[in-house]
Amino acid sequence: MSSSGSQAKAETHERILQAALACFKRKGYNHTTMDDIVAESGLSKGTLYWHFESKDDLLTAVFTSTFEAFGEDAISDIIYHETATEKLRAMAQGAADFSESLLGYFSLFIEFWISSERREETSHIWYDLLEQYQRVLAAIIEEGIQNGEFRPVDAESLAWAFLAAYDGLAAYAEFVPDIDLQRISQTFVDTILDGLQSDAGKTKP
Amino acid sequence: MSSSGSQAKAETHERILQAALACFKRKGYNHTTMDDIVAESGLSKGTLYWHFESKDDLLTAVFTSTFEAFGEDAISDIIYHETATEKLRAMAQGAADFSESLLGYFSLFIEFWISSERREETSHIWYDLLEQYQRVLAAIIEEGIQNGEFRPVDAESLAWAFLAAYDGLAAYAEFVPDIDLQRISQTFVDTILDGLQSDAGKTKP
Amino acid sequence: MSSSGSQAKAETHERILQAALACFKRKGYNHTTMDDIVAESGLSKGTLYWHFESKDDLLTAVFTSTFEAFGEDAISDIIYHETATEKLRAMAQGAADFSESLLGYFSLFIEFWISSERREETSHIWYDLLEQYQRVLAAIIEEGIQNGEFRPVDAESLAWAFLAAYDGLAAYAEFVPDIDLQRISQTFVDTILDGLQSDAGKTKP
Amino acid sequence: MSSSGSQAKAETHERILQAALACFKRKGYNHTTMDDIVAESGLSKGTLYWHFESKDDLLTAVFTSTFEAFGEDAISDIIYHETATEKLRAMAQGAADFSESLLGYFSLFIEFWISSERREETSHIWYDLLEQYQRVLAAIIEEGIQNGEFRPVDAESLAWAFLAAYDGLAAYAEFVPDIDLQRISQTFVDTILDGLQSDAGKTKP
DNA sequence: TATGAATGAGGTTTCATTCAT
DNA sequence: TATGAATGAAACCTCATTCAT
Repeated sequence: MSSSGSQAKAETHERILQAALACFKRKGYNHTTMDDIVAESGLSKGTLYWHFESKDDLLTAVFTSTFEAFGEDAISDIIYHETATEKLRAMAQGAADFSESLLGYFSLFIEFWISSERREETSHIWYDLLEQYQRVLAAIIEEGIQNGEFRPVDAESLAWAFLAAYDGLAAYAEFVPDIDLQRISQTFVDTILDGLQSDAGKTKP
Repeated sequence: MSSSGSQAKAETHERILQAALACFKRKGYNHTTMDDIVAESGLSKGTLYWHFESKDDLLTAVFTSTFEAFGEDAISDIIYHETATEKLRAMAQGAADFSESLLGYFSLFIEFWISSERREETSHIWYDLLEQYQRVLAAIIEEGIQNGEFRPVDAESLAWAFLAAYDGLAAYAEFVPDIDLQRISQTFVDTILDGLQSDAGKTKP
Repeated sequence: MSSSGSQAKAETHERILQAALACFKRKGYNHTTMDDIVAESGLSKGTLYWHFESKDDLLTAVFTSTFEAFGEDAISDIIYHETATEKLRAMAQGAADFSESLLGYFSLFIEFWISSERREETSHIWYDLLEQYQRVLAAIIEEGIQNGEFRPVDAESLAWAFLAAYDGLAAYAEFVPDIDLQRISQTFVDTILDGLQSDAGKTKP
Repeated sequence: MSSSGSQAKAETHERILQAALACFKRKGYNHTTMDDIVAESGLSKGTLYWHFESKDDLLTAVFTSTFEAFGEDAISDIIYHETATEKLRAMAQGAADFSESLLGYFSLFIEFWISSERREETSHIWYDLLEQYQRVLAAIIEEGIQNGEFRPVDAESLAWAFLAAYDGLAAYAEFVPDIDLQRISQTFVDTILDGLQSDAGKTKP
């Protein structure tokens, strides 16, 4: 007898999140007022505060739920590939897709980080996420080095740079018109792979 | 109230800018109040508004004056190098230094872009700046291809990815502890150059 | 949902009253929210409103039920005493005990009077109660004067002052640490009785 | 050049206090809103918060400034009297006048105590004030005992009861119509003095 | 130029009460 | 009877901006 009740609650919860996300995307976090979300959701202000403790809490929930929807199985496909080269390509494709899908959300995420009253905490969330990807990437490169696919490099460092490129591109997409992420990604990963596969260790000064 | 009036004015101006910068870096733009800046500067509220029209105006001024200090002759050194390889390395070094010096200012710049009531306008400033660098980079790569230093690649795309990596790293530096930008940059540019110099055109699928 | 429905109802009723009393004593009426009472009682908000019309109604009910428990037979013992002196002592003892038992409830009663939307009405309840005691006291003093135990005084006035002292002490008990009401009462009633029994009518200016 | 400015500030300060007091007396503390005080004072809400940190702070200031106006030289006159009897009479007169002048403020003071978020702190203010008076009273009685005016009693206890009577009467005055504080005080102090001066120590059981 | 008191629109949050289930 | 999600008026407070001195 309570199932329909708690389902209704979950629906309202979701409705608020979506209304908030819509407002945040439209006006940014700081310029969105609780009244905006009230108007967008068609609910009452009391209901917002029944479901979320504060505006900051709502922001965090929007961020978390939105972010969870992204890049969930970005990594999961990788296991299906055999060579490190193929795995790296798969990662690149995943990252490119991710960056592309981020369009419109990027500034929201940045603002989330900047505006949150728990900036440190938010930094941690991001760092944890980043580090996870960075470790997978570094492991792939390491694997390639081990099995002779790649020449020896500082896998850790290259992994950071690799990831950074995709996040940078996601940002650029917000204000560079007609940027072609897929093509850029293609060129980028080709060049990196060529570099890794070259037998020239003599490039360094 | 005497001879050096305009000099005193300039000093006050500067004092306000520095106080505002300190506050913005500490608390972000939105969380900084005019009273914070009053307290930080030791001046009065009226004086702030005598020198700057509004809080947004002050942000713009802080942004502009701070930004001017950055990356002034990042590009200028390049002409002293002869080969495209050396030029690319110089660009990488300049970008790494720039990203490193951005530490602490990065979120402010982002917030400037996000919070500004003239978001479109700001986007343009950034786009222009970015494009300028991107064109220089693409030209260098193009030059390398022309004179046989590099194998043929999509120079435009690679230039974007290259720049994006450094901006991404500048962001990471804000919340990844102990990240070594110089080392990462070194590994990155080495790998890219190896890739560009390799005679393998067979990597592409 | 069965036979003892009305008993269960009475139990819930009582449970709410006790939870409300606990909250009121802890935080005062105004600072107590219905949610506090919900938490304290372990019941639901709807149930509270099923049993009581409003927060004010609940306060009235708490006040009434609590007040009924106090000073029920404070006066009733008096008839067992023969002399006015003994009767006055008995009244003093009753008043002292009452004041002592009031500890912790005093501010609640005051707040009930102050916060009630029916302040006038509440004033009457209290006035009636007070006057009742005052009349009994005055009658005792009058009786003492009649039968020669006491010298002539303004019985009405003395009765007011006498009662006032005990109410004042009840208040003091709330914020004067280690006040000994019994001892104070003893000294007080002794002095008053000495004054009443003295044959000196020459003290007045 | 700043004297007129700071004088104007003090005037505004005072104006707010008086407006707040008027509102509090009319509606009680809890039912008074900042908007009420805005309307009553003719000032703006910002000005209220420029002068006082919070509603609670304003309440405290109103309380303090109002209380200071009361009973300032209630004690000071005492030194002009020679005998303990005369001093006690003077105290009684001062207390009666004080209680009388408290009419209309009493419930406000009580509400201040009850509603304050710093109830403990407020208790201290009152306790300190009370204890001060109690000590003076006890000293007078002690003095009377020493010089033979009074018979030996527990001066401490009697002082508490004496004070309590006047505070109780101040409360009664709020809801007992036509109570004659001066007359009651007269009868009360006469009886107490008679009791103190009587040579009968045999009253105790 | 400089000051700081004054302004008030607008923001977040609270909480007594209602009502569908 | 009981539940707890939903309501919304109303409260407190903030803060960019103005202006008399």
